[in-house]
Amino acid sequence: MSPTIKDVAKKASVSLSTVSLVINGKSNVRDETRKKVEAAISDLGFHPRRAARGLASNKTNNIGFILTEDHFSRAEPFYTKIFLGTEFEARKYNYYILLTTVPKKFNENLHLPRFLLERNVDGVILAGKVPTKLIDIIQKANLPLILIDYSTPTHKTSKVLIDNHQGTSLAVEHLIQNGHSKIAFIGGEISHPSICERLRGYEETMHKSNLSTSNLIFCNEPNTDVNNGYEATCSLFKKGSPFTAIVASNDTVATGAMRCLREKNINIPQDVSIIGFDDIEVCLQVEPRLSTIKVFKEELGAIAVRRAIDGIESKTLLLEKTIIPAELVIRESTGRAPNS
Amino acid sequence: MSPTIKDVAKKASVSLSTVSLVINGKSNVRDETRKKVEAAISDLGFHPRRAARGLASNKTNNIGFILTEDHFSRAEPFYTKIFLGTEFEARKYNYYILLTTVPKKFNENLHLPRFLLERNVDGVILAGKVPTKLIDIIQKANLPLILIDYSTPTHKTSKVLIDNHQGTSLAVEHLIQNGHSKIAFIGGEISHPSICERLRGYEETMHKSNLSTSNLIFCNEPNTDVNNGYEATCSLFKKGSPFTAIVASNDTVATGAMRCLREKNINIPQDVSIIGFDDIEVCLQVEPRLSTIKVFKEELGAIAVRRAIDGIESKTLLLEKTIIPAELVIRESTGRAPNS
DNA sequence: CTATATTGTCGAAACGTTTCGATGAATCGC
DNA sequence: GCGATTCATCGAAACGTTTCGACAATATAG
Repeated sequence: MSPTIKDVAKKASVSLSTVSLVINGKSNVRDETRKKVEAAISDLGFHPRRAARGLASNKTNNIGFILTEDHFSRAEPFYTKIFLGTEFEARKYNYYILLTTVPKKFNENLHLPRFLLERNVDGVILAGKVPTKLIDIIQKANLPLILIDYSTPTHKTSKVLIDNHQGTSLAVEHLIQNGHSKIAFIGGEISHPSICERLRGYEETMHKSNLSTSNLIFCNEPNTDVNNGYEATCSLFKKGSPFTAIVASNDTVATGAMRCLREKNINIPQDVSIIGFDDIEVCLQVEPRLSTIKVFKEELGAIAVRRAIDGIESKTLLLEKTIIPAELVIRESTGRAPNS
Repeated sequence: MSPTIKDVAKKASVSLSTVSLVINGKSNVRDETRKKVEAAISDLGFHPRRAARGLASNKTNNIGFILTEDHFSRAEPFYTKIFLGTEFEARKYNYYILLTTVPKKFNENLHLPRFLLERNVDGVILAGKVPTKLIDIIQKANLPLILIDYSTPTHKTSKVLIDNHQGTSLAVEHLIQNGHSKIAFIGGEISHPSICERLRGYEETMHKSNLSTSNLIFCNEPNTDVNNGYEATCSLFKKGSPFTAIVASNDTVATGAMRCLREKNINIPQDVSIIGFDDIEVCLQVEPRLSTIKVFKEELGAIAVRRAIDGIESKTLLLEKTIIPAELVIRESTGRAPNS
């Protein structure tokens, strides 16, 4: 068996408690004693056992990360990146992330994440739209809770948000500067607060410049994916006003739109400019490369982890709202409006 | 505080041990007693604490998942999918996956995953090319170990592999059936066993059909990504033989190749057919949609988890080698050879 | 030079389970 | 109907830490 704190104590001729004090960097240990203990620890190659620590200190050093199944199971690179951000940040602080998903139609008796039941996390991060019932339960359990890219009017929680509104503003302004005035907005489920804000950012910026949006918005789609982008663009052609540019509710939607444009032999960006949102890998892989609004996905995750750890270690649940600005990335899919 | 096993015992008027026996579904509990205990458990909403269980039973119900930083940090959708596969499968069996990465240049004193030091996993899964020193250490710790998409001649371990050889065979045969005979292979670092096998599958199938591969192989790239695909294809044009089809070492490489072809105004698939490997999302997002060899990524992860759990629960380390066949997926990027 | 505060160390209890060996009750074979 | 098995339950020890209160030794104040 691997050495225990007892072996260390014996080897350093001190008591168990003293070894524990050294391990945990507590004060009130004479320098000489500390050195002696540290020597014994490294001699024996001792590492405290997580399970034992957990039991004694009532701390797991795990953070739970929950999203809904549909956000993760079809490998949305968006949430995957956020998860990676949490993973890397957590490691710096000696935490692990326990990932799990819950169904959209959440039943608290069937679907409660096991790590909550087993008290196997010190705090929880929720990403994307998530059942409100779940939020209630976590708050009732008195666990520090951070929301990423979601917020509800009825719950007081810390949250880390994308500046969606500013994001589509940037997109629209970029297009206006390039001489566009007939700019459409497509794709996405409006019930997701983020998509909704993206639409609002588009609308407000258009109106601020006295541009009409009528028959240029096609977005109440069931999802926010490549097919919805394709369909919404088809509708735009069938039922919409003429346009020279498209703001897509995210990058995947934008690739769907590009497919539709290509089928109609419309050149990007000569005939129609298109801009996405999120900045996932695919932007670089399509032709032409997609201009977009960059979301700092790993950052979102990393900040959420830091907030969670703050909450865990301070024991006072402070409510912070962090808004991460988005950034315009100009590539090849946006250009001057035709005849301008 | 939440109820403990003690509260349950009191409520059901039995001893602690009996409750434990019921929880763990051990035999030798009278049906009547079992019912009584179960009632008490659900009345109180009792759930055993992971940390306490872990300490007493020396079992964590965690499985460690390790890959090298470069495989994960630039969010390769390939490994992400494998990870997801492990995640979902693990959940079915009441395990969690603890994910971590190690640098390519691995130093056992600096980079040893924390979950190994803290004995916080019952088994380990390694994915992709991984430092052999790490394999040694895990085996010495006597932990069940499963390799995914990697194997070394010097280590005896269980592994779950892709049939890379058969994969590129399928690709080449598909092209030959379409009248191609000048078929190139591009991109990828040969030092990765999987890439190497893909090359070998290509070569053997070409030779079996008496087709030459000379000046048609451009693949000793430093990495296996979009730029390497671009560069390799440029080289193919500059220094290679004429060709009408390309087998890329993976999908990302294929998108790089497509970019190069497009720059030269070469039509896909009319002038040149191209086929990738892996079947990641991007295949559906590029234009034309990419034909590829599909790898069952989630399956790889899921099988590795089952193997790991087998190893954990049987305590006898059986060595199994599972090879998952790949599958041809024909989309729009491959077609008849010109003038055939 | 006391009385008091501070510092460094320690022993023991606690955390919430599992598991082993013991025990008494019920069943079996003959 | 009696010893030998098997069954159901239990008490107690064990897992490896943290933490609390006690205590002696030392520093500080008056």
